[in-house]
Amino acid sequence: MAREAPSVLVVEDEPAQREVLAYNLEAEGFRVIRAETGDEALMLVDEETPDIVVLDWMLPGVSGIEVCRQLKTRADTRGTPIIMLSARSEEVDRVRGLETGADDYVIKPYSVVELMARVRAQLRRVRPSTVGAVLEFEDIKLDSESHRVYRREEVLKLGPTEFRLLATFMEKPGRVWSREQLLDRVWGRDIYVDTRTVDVHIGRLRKALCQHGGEDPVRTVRGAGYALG
Amino acid sequence: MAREAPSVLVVEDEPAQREVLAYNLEAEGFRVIRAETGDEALMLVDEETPDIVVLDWMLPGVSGIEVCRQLKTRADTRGTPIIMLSARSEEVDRVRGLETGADDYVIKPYSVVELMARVRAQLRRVRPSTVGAVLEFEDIKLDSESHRVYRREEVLKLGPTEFRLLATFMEKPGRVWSREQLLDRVWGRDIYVDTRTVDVHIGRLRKALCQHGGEDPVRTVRGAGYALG
DNA sequence: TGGTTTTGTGACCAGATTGTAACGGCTTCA
DNA sequence: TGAAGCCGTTACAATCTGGTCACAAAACCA
Repeated sequence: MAREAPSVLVVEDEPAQREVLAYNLEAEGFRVIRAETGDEALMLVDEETPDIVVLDWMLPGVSGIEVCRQLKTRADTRGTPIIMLSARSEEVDRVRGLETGADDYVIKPYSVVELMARVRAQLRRVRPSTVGAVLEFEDIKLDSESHRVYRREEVLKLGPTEFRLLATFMEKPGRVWSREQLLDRVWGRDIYVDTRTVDVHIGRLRKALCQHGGEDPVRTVRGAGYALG
Repeated sequence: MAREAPSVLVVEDEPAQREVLAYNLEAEGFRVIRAETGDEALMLVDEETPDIVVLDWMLPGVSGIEVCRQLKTRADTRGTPIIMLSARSEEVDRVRGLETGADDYVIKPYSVVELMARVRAQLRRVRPSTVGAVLEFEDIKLDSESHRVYRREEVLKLGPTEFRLLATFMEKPGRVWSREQLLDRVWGRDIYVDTRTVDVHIGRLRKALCQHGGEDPVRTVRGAGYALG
């Protein structure tokens, strides 16, 4: 089954650079959404829900850092990978130091091949769980389009993090995910969060899944992590 | 718990070069095994079963090329990727190196970053198949992805250490592992535990494997160690 | 056969791992 | 703006696991 092309939001104010990037991404089969300013970027994220954002850190108006921070704070966009572009390596260090939570950093001038590779790497990391499909496991049904989860016809109420956690599990039922892998997938790459937080959210997910009765479908694998079924 | 770090066997007689390489690999999270000569390399491949070999072309004694040829001839080591290092840049050598069966070929002086990238590339190429695979031996089935062990359709219950122990055995059924090798593999390199601990865990593994009946598949090799089958 | 070495295993306790309630800080939404 | 909801951390309890020891059993050797 052919999959819809992943969409990339390119945020870059310098037209030449933006077009080179867009050209190459389109040549690789991505759908490209362009933004010139931070405000525009934030608006387009809402409207178009891109699969990944490539973000220049120097922007007129709302800076790239601020865009990144906002996106990584909002629960509904936190899972979208962000690749930050900056002109010098010291800047990368600074940007990192600000704990903006970007998933990857690339120094300009960058090799186009390398950037493509990084875009693909980030998509590989998160995409499967965000694909607009209906995942099913036993009596659980997860509709990533409408962001709804059903268990035996009943709609379950669960928060954004629990949702992504469950989506990750349902992508490969039975597979054991380590706490680190889950943090990487569900929370994001450069985010510092205690691994015990995963346990707490697993507990919340369990409670949510059993709110209308039924067995706990989440399996703890001691010393390894968690799995669905 | 973090996934087991991939191990790299570095074969290089020049101490400075060997340590630079080892330092960088360790910084990247790999476990490094060092060898100075071809003979030593061949021995360590048996003992440590590294995930990948980085091999200098010019070695005292058995040459790099010869080591490569031997490893690529033997059935049990053929799958291990080999990256050859050489000071010479002539096309001829490159061809000869690849003909011998090396999986990649890097010319000295090399960029460390590039070499790391190639190491990772080779591991990506082979690792998924061995890590995600379902190992089988007689009526025992071990699924590393779901962390489950079956014996004749029944799910076996075994702790983390027993699981790793069994996984090690099933990687190479029939192979005899010394207590030291098992400690190294299952417990970790720089951990001090009595070798008798291995015996105790072998006992626990045996009990776990027979919890639903069946023969004991673990063989004791007096004075040497243990093996599966 | 008797003595020696090696291996098997039950029991025990220390420490690690996990489940979960509670809390304070933020964000979101009406 | 206030209330409700969500998040990450922490602390504590319950549970499980791992390493050691001691002694029994088995294998080996002369």
